[in-house]
Amino acid sequence: MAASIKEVAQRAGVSLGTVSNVLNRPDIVSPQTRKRVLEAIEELGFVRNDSARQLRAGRSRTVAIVVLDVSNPFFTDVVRGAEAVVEGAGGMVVVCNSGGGASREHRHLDVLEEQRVQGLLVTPVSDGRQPRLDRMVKRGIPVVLVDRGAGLANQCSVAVDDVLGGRLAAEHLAERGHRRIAFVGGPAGLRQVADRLAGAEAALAERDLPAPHVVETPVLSVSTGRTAADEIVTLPASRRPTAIFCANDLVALGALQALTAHGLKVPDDIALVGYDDIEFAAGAAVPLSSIRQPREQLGRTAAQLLLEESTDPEHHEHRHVVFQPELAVRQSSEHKRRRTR
Amino acid sequence: MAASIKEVAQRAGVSLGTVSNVLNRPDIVSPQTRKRVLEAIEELGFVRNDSARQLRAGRSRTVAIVVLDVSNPFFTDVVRGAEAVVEGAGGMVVVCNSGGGASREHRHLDVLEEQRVQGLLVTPVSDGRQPRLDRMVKRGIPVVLVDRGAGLANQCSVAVDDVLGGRLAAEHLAERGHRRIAFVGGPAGLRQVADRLAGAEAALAERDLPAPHVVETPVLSVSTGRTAADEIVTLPASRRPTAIFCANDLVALGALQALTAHGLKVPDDIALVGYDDIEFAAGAAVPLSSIRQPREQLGRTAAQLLLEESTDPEHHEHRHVVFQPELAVRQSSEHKRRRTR
DNA sequence: CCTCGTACATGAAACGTTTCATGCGATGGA
DNA sequence: TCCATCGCATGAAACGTTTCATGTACGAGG
Repeated sequence: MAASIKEVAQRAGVSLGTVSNVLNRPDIVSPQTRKRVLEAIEELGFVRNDSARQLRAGRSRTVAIVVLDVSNPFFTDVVRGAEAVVEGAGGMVVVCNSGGGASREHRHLDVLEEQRVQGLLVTPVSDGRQPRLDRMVKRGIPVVLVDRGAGLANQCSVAVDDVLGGRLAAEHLAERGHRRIAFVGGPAGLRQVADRLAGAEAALAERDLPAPHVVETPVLSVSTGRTAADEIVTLPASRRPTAIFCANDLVALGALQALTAHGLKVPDDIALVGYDDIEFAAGAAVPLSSIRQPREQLGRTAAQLLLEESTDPEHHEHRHVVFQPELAVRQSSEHKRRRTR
Repeated sequence: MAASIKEVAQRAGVSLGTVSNVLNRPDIVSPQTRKRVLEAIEELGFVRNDSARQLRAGRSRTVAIVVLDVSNPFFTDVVRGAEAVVEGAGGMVVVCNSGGGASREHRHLDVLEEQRVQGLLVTPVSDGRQPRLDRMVKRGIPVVLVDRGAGLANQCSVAVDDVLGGRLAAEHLAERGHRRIAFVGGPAGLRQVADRLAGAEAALAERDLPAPHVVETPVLSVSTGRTAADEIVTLPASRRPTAIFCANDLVALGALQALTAHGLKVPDDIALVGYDDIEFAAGAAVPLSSIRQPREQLGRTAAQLLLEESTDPEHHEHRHVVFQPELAVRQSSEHKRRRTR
C-alpha cells in the first residue's frame, strides 16, 4: 500500500541508494537522475517512513513537552514559546498532557522514551528524584525541567521564582492593611504551590502578621477555586479572611465567582490576588491582581537550552535559569480606603 | 548506549525471539525463563525501541490531533475529550498546533504522515478539498474532521451546527430589540466564522432587519477582538451598532475590554454575545452571553469514530455527527428595558 | 518400545531507511 | 598511452523489532 524507496528506485530505474541520495543529498546526484527519481516519487505518492529513518538514525527530530494541564492558559503559552523556537530550528513539538496525574505522566514518559524523542520539556507532577527522568538523561535524551527550580546537576531547568512571587503577593496584601489572609491552592505536594505559600508565609512572618489560613485544593482549577471559596464564606465573619491569595488564576477566578455568588464584594469584603496573570485575569468580572510570569519566554528559553544540549552534548553545561515574577495590581486588590491606621 | 533486545537475550542466556515473546506474549514462555529475561531487562534498563517495532508493524499507536489554536480553551477541551477516549483504549494522543497557519498545518501533516500515525483528528485551516488529507485517507490512515461539517464521503466528521449557532445569537439579539448588529470575526475563509455569520444573516433577513455590519479580524483572539471594538467605537453614535455578535469568546472578551476602556457600558450601550461558552465567559467583567458547544463531547465522539474506523476499517461506515449548540444568556446581552415598542 | 502431542525455545527473514566502501566510465595531465 | 582524478551510481550492511516455521525434549498412551 505505502510505496517504499525500493519501488521508487525500480520505477525510476536506479538503485535504492540513489533514491536515498536524492532525498538526503540531492546535490551529489546528477540532475537528470534526480529528475527521474523525483518524478517517480511524485507518481507513486511516496512518503518517507519515519520509523525506518529513525531506526537507522537512532533518534527522532521531535521534541515533546509534557504539561500539567493543557487547559490552563499558562501552559499553552509556554507551549507556544517552545514551539516558536523548535519550529524555527526545523523541529516539531508534540504536546502531552499529564493532567497532574502521576500515572498519566508515567505513561507518557514511557511512550516518549520508547519513541526516542530528541528531547523533553517537562513540568513533572511530583518533585524530588525522578528515576524515570534520570534514566532518560542517562540514555542521552536531554531533559529540561520547566517551571521547576529543581537545580539538579544532570539537567537544565527554567523556572520563575515562586517564593518571590508568593512574597510579592503577600507583601502587597499586607501593605493594603490585610491581616487575615487565606491561601488557596493545592495539592500541597506541588512545588509551585508549596513555594508560593512559603514566600507568602515568610513575608507575613517578617511583618509579624499571622500565618495564612491555608485551604488546600486537590487540583488547581476554576471549580476547585469555587469550592474553596464556598468553604471560606462559611467562616464566621470575625474569623473570615479579608484577603485571599490563590495559587493560580484559575483558582482565583473560581473563587471570585463563588464570592460574588455569595454576595460578597471583591475587593471590599474580600480582596483577591491570583497567580500567572493569564490573559483572562485582566478581563475578569473584577479585574484580577496577579503575579505575572514570562510564560512564552519560559517556553522559549527551555526550548533553547534543550536544542543547545541536543546539538552539542559535549560542550553543553547544564544551566538553571530563574526568571523574576512581577506583581500586576488590578481592581481585585485595590481598596478604596486603607484598613489600618 | 541503549540496550537492545539482543543484549537482553545474551544476558539472560536465551534467544532473541524469546525475549520478544516475553515482551509480547508472556504466557507462552515458561515462568523461569520469563523471570530470567525480566531480570535482564531490569538490569540493563532496556526500553523497547518503538521505531523498530513500528517499522515491523507498519503503523503506530498514537493518535494525533491538530488544532487551530492551542491557546483557545475551546480546543483544549476538545483535546481532553479525545484524550479520555484514546487513553481509555490504551492509545496515546499527541497535540499539534497549526495556529491557524496553512504552512504550519502542512508541516505537521507531513511529519505525521511520515510517522504513520494511527489516525488523525484535525480541524483544518482551510476548507474545501484537502489533497493532503485525501492522500492520508487513501493510505489507510483514518482522518476525522473536527468542528467541520464538510460531509465528505471518505472521512468521518464531528461538528456543531454553526449556522444554527449564528442564528440563535442573532435571534436573541433581535428579540432584545437590537436592529443595528455587528459581527466581529475572521478570517472570513474560516468555515466556523462564515457559518456563524451566515446563520446570523439569515435570522436577521427573516425578520427584515438590516444585515450585520461585518468587521473582519485576521484571527480569532482577544487582541483582535480589542482592535475590532476600537474600530467600532469610532463610528458615529447614530451608525454605531447596539449589539455585537463575536465569532468566538476570545474575540468577545477582547471586545468587552476595549468597549469598557472607551467608557461604553455593556450591555446598556452595546450588548455582546460570544461563541463557545468557554469557562472564562461566565466569569468575565460582564458575564458573557454565548453559544455553548459540547466541547469535550466533540472530542470524545471524534476519537470514538476514529478508533472505530481504525480497528475495523472493513465494516466502518463514515458518519457525520452534528451537535446542536445552545444559547447561554448572561448579563452581557440582558437589557434592562426593551428597545422597541 | 514406539509414537504422538505438548510445551517450549530457536534462528532466520522481513520491515524501510541511511551510509559507506566500492565500482566504473570519462576527463585531463604528463 | 597511461595514470590519477573526478563525478556519479551501486549494493550490501546495519539499525531493533516481530513473526513464523522449525527444532528439541519430555511425558503419556498404545
